[in-house]
Amino acid sequence: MSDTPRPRVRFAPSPTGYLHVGGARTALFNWLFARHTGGTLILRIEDTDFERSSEAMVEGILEGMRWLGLNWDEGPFYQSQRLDLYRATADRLLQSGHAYPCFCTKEELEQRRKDAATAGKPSMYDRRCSRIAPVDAAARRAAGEPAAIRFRVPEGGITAFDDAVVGRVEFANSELEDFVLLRSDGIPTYHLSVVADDLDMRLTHIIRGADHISNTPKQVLQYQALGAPLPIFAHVPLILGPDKTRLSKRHGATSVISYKEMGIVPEAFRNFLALLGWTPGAAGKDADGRDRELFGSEELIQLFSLDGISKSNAVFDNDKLAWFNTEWIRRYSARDLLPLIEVEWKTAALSPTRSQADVLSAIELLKPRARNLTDFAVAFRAYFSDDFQYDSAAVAKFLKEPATRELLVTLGQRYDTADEFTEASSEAALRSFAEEKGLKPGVLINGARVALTGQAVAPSLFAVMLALGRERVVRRLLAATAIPAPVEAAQRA
RNA sequence: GUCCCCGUCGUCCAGUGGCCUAGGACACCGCCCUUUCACGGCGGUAACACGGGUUCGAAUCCCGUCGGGGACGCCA
Repeated sequence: MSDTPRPRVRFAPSPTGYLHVGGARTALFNWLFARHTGGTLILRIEDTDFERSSEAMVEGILEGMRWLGLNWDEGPFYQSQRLDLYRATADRLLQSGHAYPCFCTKEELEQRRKDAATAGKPSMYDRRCSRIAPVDAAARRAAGEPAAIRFRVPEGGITAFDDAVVGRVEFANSELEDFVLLRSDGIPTYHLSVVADDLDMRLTHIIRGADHISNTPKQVLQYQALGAPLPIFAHVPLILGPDKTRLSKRHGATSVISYKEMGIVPEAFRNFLALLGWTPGAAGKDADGRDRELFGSEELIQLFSLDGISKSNAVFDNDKLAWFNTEWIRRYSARDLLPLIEVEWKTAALSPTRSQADVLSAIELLKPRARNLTDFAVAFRAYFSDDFQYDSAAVAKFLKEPATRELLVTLGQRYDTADEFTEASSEAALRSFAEEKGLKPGVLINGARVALTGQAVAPSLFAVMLALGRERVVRRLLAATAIPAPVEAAQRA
């Protein structure tokens, strides 16, 4: 009989830095949950810390979300523009006796904390202002004395909630301090603004990082004081670096956008992130019981559920990300890949002189071997430009012998005058030439590969020749004797 | 230090009392394919943190220890 309300969830970053990996995954999970359930995703910017928040950071976060393809339904709402709501909420708490003004100054509190630390005592607020008679407190405030508003935590008992990921979590109220709701300048703290907003925005599920678990009882207490039902909390385990500490700048790239810049394709990053701390369970296995793992956004949406979220923290594994990236690049059509590659070319100051059809077929050929998008501008440069470098190690391995180079020049001459130039004809020509000279074809094949592409690694040589075109092939083979000799270090390697 | 959470191969996960001589994926190592490198195919190394219980039976339940992480702000 109950028409269950459509879920309403939110992603609520604070704009004090770019969208980082952990935040991105929180956003992704909220998005997947909203899309799976037909619910609503709200974007809320938690910018009540004016010191550290900036509009540039907001733009950085939005850019990261757009890159990952995470769209939202309502917002962005800015907490800095909703101060009235928080003050009104604080007032309600004050009126009902669940909160009280505190006249202690920041300096006094800091000093007391310091003293407690040296004495080896817990540094909780001693609640001295909670004992001030309400009339006296009102008088002092009326006289203009600055005061913060603190929540009055019950003396005894426990505060608990049922988390969708970790289960029931309980805190003794004696462990909770009378936290500040409103600073003395009238700006709310996080504790107040989240609850006021989550309530006002009628959120049904709070999906966020596990680092918020210990904040949750403070929020639960406010829900109870305001007579509001609790949302469902789902605390997602944290993402760790290889050393198992919380992922941070120390571990290298933490901003989502830096992965874009490293040549990661968004599908790969999203797929990787989704599987970090979540599994689709049996639905993610194929008929043989193997993990499938390669999921597009539609499939992720279809498969996602809160109970697939694991309880333990997960280590960010760059190798696995790289694997997802190669797999997703292979799944792209050359046409869809082109715009992404063009970005790489632009940063590498490369502008292909070839026709678009040639470019597309070269991309098609190279795609299976690409680890990331930057490969198309660096390792694969010779396919798109005549201005490329010869890999020293490759030259050392296959073009060390002057005789080999001479043969390649002759081969180039033959291609130049051949009747036709197809994959089959170029192969036949090379093989018969090798036979004439009493050589293994491999010597010429390997040498030609380096002369043509500058690399030891490439697709099938004759496919490469076709992709390059006869004119280029001939020109590069004729120039084989001019290829710089390998440097010493490369020779040793 | 106090409180909270977590603890299966190097990593991500499967596993909810017998199907587990613990399964998959990534990584790694062999072999095959092969003109290189990938891809693909086949195979391999590798884990239930430890100690007590409960039970006919424990990776699975309980307790303790140890280990890791998180939170302890008029930051979010």
